[in-house]
Amino acid sequence: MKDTEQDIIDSAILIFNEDLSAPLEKVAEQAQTTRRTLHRYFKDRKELMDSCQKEVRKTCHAAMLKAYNSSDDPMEKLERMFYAGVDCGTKHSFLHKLHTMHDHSHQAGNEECSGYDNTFHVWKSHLQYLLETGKINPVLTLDWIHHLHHGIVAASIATQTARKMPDAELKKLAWVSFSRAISI
Amino acid sequence: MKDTEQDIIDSAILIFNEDLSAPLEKVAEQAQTTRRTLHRYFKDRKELMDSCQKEVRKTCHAAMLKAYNSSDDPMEKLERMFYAGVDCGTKHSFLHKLHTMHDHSHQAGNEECSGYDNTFHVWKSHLQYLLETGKINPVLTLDWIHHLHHGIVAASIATQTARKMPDAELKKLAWVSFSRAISI
DNA sequence: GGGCAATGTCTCAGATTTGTGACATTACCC
DNA sequence: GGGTAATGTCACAAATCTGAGACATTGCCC
Repeated sequence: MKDTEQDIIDSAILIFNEDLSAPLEKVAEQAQTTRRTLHRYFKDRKELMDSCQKEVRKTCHAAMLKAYNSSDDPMEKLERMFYAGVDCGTKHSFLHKLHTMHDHSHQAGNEECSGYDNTFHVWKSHLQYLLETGKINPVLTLDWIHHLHHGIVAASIATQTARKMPDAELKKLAWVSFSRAISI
Repeated sequence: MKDTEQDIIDSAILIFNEDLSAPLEKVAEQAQTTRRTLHRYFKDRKELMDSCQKEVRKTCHAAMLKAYNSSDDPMEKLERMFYAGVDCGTKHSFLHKLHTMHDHSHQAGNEECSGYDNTFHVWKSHLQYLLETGKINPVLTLDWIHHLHHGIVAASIATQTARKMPDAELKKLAWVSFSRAISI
């Protein structure tokens, strides 16, 4: 019981995250299928890329929202959202990468961009709240903490893929680091 | 007074860091020159890539060593090395990326890999020392802190390129975050 | 201005990547 | 077994990328 289309999308996210212009052969290989099959599901590179964008936005957005609503304690909300980021793994990184690329000019008018902004709106407004209520080091800016969040999530994923330790333990470690980094 | 060869290498590092398989046209464009000129300095893609690797290793290695020797205080050594990482910017990220890629099998036998290991050997052994002497949260592992270091440096660079604040101020902020993240 | 080195323009052949058609193979349901 | 949907194999043309030759242009030193 396997979903080829989903496998291809997941593989593409994995590959494109490391190498945006990688040949589609690599994606097919990662998905353990052939380029021919890939093209049966996606007309061309652009369509595949669009599906990837949609996928990462959908997944991350849902995970963020769920995490946000999973607790009443403000700091715990942040913790859950942090774990959500790690759980989304490569998708989380890819989404962020696409919108912080050197040539990418971020604009609210673009649908992709507003989707991205929307995904992290919950996180950002909550962080703004934590800053205002003095739960977080006021020296730090919202933008810095946002990048920091992504940086530490990326570090978690890198450590995971290197299989240095169990996922649950690592997540906890990463959260310890992040929470201390932004604490008063 | 400009050094075309160096411009091309720097541009290549910038481009390849984001898109490893980007066409050489993009690199030339970034260097404000043409593909033809690029090929006058570098026989082919491989040769350019090799030059990039050599460049990042050389630059980062020198910066790390200099930072390490610029202070006697153990914690200050770490701080200086952190700043060195931020100053090396994209080069630092690129070096790390090349050796933590999904397909890249890291092996000491390879010259590139031993060069990479060598570059961060100073940092790692110093961190080991800080861990053993109880200057750093003993819950954290060396490998985790290594990835964390790279993650926060990457976040700094991302924030820099977004021009959110002056470099010096940002570096300080980033260090505050990093030092707290690993503190007891 | 003459000479010279560096670079740009135009061109092109070869290599690689891409998208698709035709048909074989496999897996599974009835 | 027959039918069918999904996938694999092979083939191929179009598009793109790559590397290099031929020659024009630019900038600079004397």
